[in-house]
Amino acid sequence: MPPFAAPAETTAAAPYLAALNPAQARAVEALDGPVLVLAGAGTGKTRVLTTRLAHILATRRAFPGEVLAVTFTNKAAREMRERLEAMIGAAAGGVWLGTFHALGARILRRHAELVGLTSNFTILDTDDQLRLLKQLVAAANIDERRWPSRVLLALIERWKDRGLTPDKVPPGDAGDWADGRALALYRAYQERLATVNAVDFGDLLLHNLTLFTAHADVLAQYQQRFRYLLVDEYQDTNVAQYLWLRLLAQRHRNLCCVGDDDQSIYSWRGAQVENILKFESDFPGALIVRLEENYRSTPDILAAAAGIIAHNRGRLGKTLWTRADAGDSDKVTVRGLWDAEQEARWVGDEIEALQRRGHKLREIAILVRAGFQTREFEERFIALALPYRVIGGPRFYERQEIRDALAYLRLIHQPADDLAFERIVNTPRRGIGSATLQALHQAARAQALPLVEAARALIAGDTLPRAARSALAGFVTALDRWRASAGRVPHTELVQTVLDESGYTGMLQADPSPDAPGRLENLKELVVAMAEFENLAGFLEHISLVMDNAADTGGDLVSLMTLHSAKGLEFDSVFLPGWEEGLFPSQRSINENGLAGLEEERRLAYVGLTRARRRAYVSFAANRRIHGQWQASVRSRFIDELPKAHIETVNEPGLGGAPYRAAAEPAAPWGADRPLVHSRARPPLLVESVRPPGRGQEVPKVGGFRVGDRVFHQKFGYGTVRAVEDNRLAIEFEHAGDKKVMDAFVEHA
DNA sequence: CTAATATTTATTTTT
DNA sequence: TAAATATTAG
Repeated sequence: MPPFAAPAETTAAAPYLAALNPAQARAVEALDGPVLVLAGAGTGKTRVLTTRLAHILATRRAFPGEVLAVTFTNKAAREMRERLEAMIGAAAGGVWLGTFHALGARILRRHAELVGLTSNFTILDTDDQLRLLKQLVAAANIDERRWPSRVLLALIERWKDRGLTPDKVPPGDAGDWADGRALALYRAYQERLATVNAVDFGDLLLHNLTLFTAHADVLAQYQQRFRYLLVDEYQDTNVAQYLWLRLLAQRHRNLCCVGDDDQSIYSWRGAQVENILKFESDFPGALIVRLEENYRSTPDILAAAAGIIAHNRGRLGKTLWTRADAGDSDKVTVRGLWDAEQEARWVGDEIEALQRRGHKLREIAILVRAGFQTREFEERFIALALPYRVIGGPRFYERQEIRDALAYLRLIHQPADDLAFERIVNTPRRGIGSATLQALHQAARAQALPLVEAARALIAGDTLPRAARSALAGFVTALDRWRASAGRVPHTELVQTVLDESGYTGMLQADPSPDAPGRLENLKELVVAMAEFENLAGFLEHISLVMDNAADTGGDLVSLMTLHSAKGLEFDSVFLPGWEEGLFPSQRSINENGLAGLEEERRLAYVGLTRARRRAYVSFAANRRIHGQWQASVRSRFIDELPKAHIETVNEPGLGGAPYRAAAEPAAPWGADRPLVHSRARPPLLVESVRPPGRGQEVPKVGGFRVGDRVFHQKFGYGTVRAVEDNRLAIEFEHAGDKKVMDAFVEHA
């Protein structure tokens, strides 16, 4: 029974409910039992989540501390907390609201001892994980070149995504990495993490699962506590997160998941769309609510997005509609350009035109498939003096100097943090090289000690050269001194002391490289950031779990980002460049995952289009330089999937682009009945001719060109055909070098 | 131990 | 092409 049963009238009279449409209201008011809210793009998902949360608390169905609300990003969590505070005030603070990882960490810190950790465990980032794995791979005598650690790391992460500890990995699942030794290394990796009292991101949930299954009393405590559970972006949950939720929701069964199967774009991170598809069978008696009224985009944009996504199979199916006036709607602009430079030029011109018509730059975004595409735009925008910002890319705390500073702090906070130790024993240089480090490792392993303790032992002994011994002694003494003062002085003061006394600041000051001053600036910024926290532990937690990319500075800038990082955002005008086969949909995605990969690319297209409120511009280039090589490109099949009635094609003559054709494939090649496995076996697009084309040699004449022909290309000038396949030619140009182009773009010289 | 040189390899990255 | 990484020479 809820603590305070509310009379039904309270529910009906609640003012916040009046602002909802019928479907939203149903999703908010269905408080008993499991609920799945299928929320299409722009249908007021966040409003439903926060209102439901407020409703639960306002009707006194639960205390704030009895509600668990999970998001994927810190940003989403922050937004939800702010909106909740606006609705119900300070009580919002008591709700268990956060990312899966933050909540997992919160629970894990409370019960760390039960899974063999202490509560001050370190949360490793990718860099640390990789360094650790590299050591293990080297120790196992595995050739790093043949079996890269990063591949192993990906394997381990996928196992963790599935909730699999080493002993749970099915025998057939070991994979062929280093002849099936991946599993043994996974085990070694976990052991190593335990000895250094560290966890990685995956562990935050994995250890929770272990904890819950091994300690029924702990599980029961949380099951009892969480009367209501809310989950955002349910389509992106992986198996581990699913299991975690299922365990926690078991007692009260008041689980409300919100998601959109059409926006699932993280399967490569272990997300299982299946979780949302099978919700009904997982939680029998679940209420399914569809949010289909779109408040964001114009009818043309919605129709274009719908036209594309309709090509996917296995959807739960939603039809977005809008009350917006169709007469006040611009069609989606589709434009073919000569190359990426022209594309950037065109986008720049359009943006300037929008700007002249009074549009704000912050309401304009360029969404690309891959990071490298931003370069062309940046160059153009710099030339135009058009203010822009690139969202994504390396984060503040991933910078070298920040990570170094953090390593010092981590080591002070948690002496067993060997990874932190290794990172900074010799930064700045204090004469502790790989030989000394090797000796340290050996001693540490022999006596099962952390590296710092091994260092103490070696300083006392006489196995090390005198110079190395005194260098180590100096370092360890300093470390002890800092640790001793950590309790007395405020943590902001501590960093200053550490950076100065360690010689780190001095090292940067003496560094003549142009980015040294910037690094010093960053360190100052770090100190400022630290001031907002009570203590070192809180700060370190924030850094590893919460610190996200540079926040919105509020300036009027065009946003440049990948389609992935655009999820959840919206803009008046959205540019979607690079819609070319191979790039978008990404060839790699199709090769590796066949039909499923293609469909995920299509969802990405859907996400991109639905970011736009009023205007969307799709473009593609006939030629693109990839890895320094010019490639002729074929316009994306997605362009042909856009419904003609809702697009306006404005092409320069001859740049309509070659349409995507499923060459040598039966009709409907990505159709309902066949996986795209054959695309893996498809021959390379171009076969280089083995020998130089000699006269009299029998060369098949394809598309009017043959090997040895002298040709002219508008951009590259004169050249000689070196290889022919279908309508593609490899040409050795006199000035532009070797290029691969389509026959349509060259003529006989 | 550092610096110069060779080699390799290229999506997406909420935490 | 260009950045990141590995190797080798000093």
